[in-house]
Amino acid sequence: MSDKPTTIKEIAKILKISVSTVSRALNDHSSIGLTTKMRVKKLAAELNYEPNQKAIQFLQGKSHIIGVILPELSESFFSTAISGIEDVAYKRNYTVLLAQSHDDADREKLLVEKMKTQRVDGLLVSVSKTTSTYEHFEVFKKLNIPVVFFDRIPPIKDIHYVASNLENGTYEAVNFLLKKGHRTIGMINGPTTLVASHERKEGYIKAMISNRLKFDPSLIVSCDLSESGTIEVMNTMLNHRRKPTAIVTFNDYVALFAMRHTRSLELEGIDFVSYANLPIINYMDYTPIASVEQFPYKQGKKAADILIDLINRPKNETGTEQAYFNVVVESELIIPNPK
Amino acid sequence: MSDKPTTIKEIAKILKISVSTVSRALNDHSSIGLTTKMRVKKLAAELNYEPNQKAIQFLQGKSHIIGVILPELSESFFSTAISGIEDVAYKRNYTVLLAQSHDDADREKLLVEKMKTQRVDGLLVSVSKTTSTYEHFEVFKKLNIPVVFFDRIPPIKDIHYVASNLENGTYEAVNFLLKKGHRTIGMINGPTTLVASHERKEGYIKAMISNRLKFDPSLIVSCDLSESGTIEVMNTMLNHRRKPTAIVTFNDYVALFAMRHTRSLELEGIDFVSYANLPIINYMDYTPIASVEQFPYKQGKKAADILIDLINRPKNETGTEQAYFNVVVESELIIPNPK
DNA sequence: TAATTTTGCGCAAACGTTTGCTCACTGGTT
DNA sequence: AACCAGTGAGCAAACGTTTGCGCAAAATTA
Repeated sequence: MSDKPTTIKEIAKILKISVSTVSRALNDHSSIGLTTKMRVKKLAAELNYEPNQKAIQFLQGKSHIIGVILPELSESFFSTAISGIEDVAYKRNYTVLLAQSHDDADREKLLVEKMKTQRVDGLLVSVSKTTSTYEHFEVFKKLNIPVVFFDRIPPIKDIHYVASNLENGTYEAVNFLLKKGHRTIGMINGPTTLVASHERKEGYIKAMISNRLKFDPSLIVSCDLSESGTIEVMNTMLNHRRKPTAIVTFNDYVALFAMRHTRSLELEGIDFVSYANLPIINYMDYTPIASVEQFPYKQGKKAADILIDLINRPKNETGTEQAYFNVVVESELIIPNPK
Repeated sequence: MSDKPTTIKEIAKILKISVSTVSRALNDHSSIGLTTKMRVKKLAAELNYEPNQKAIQFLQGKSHIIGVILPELSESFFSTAISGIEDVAYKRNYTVLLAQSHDDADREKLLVEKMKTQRVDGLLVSVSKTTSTYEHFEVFKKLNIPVVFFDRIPPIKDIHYVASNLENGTYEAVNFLLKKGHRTIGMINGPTTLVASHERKEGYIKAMISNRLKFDPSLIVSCDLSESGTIEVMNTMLNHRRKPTAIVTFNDYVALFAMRHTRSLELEGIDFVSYANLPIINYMDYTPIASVEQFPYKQGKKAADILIDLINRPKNETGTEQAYFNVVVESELIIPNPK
């Protein structure tokens, strides 16, 4: 017993009606009588009937699967984002095919291929750090399979994406420090090539301007984000003719390195503000006094929603005048309750 | 152009041969002449033909998808494990359908349902903390869909599982502390209901015995793993007539709480050993001096391998004499290089 | 009562691929 | 000349479901 799953055919045979009637009855089609519907549904329930998704997907040419390619699940940003993606997907009756590129461009390419052969209905991508060409995504455009990028956006035109804007979060952060009385605020920024670095800088400058303070470019330093790199720029900062009393760091790791360094120099009283990456920050003894939140869950959710909308949009008229979704999730300064 | 993907039919029509010949040619069937094969393959390549997986899956009743249900991807154990799963899956031409239970038994149940309707070929599960009934997995047994549990194993019989054995890792840990000269070693253990707690305790006892030391049960305390709970049992320990000079903690969080507490009491010189959960431990100022590693990547890999083996095993003779895979991955003490 | 509409259901095609059979050749052996 | 084995290829069924179309019976209208 309980060998092969029940099919619509068996139900039809037992009830001595046609398969089409059974199908329509189960789908509440209007042309089926109430009594027949009831009979069919009752038997279907008894037999634990479940439609064979593969057959349906095959018939309709839809897999109801969305592919997700992201760099690293062990980065909490992504593991949180995937929760948002997952939740949306499940709510809208899609399932998530997951793959990590591990920040390897070649692997990413391969995964994109896999996604294609699996015939996903749509693709969600956060590109790897090492990806420098983007043709492998073009294929999907040709196949009319929507692709939505999130967080790590490739520098090309005509794409859908969801990203966070760090400018206003940074603005808030610097403003917060200024309100606290700081007048000399340093910033350990990332590589200047990153959009994210640029946004941070802009936010910093805007905050200074709106407070009618003059902006000193030498207080913003670039860093490779490693521990040694951080220590190096920290030393530069500390030897600056205007020694900062507060520092905004590129991320929590940099903040950690920097704070550790100041403690090793037995310097006290520098306030740090960082960008939220690590949940573990809650368990630390020394933490930044505030943090710019990027809402990864929300970003994932939004991206998935857009993707599924795109999948289900009415067939566009032969490709002309495509609209591209470019959503920006605003970042926000989070100030923890002081213990 | 590039509208719908190429099908085998179109190739057949162009070449004026039958679909079956095309199919066989592409699959290198022996009954097709070499010249025909070449012609077919050439054209297929030109047309960017790719077999429609959905059709094949439907035909063969196989989805080549394995479902993975685990509690929390933000726990590094799981995000590492999934990498192992993923790698195996991709190597063996399966794809991974991911879902998180967020340690919610109801959600887990729902996800299991989803996996069933998606007709996954197999299921990999690490059960949620709150799961107390296990019938929802029984369905799969009936459907002959293999289920492999990993790390968090339900306390029921006749299941496949991969888990880590913490006993020997704990043994090594305690041994290590003894070699370092400690004679009074405390252990902050988890709830006694957990298998994992039991294994830790056993390892502890074995180490003591093999060093011809007598085991003092009062040095092992149970804890709910919260911060307040940890502080409480730490106080008990510190007031013990034999104050421990080293403590083995249930996990890194507990270690963190405990270490923070001792520092707040300005106690120095207690050595801590923990179990590896947090990569971030590398960034901390105060860390355990050693850690028991559970090899999540390896566990995930192993579990996925077993699952796929099960999926592809020859049809077992009407269910009799099923063998169950119970694989134990040994844990291991990792002693970081002193800085 | 006849003509028309509505209601309820069945027939059969279609989706893309695989595979068991069948069949027509070709070449070689009696 | 008759037979057989082997080779190469086609026919058609099958997988489970949806859906356009058609058709009969029942209900409504004239």
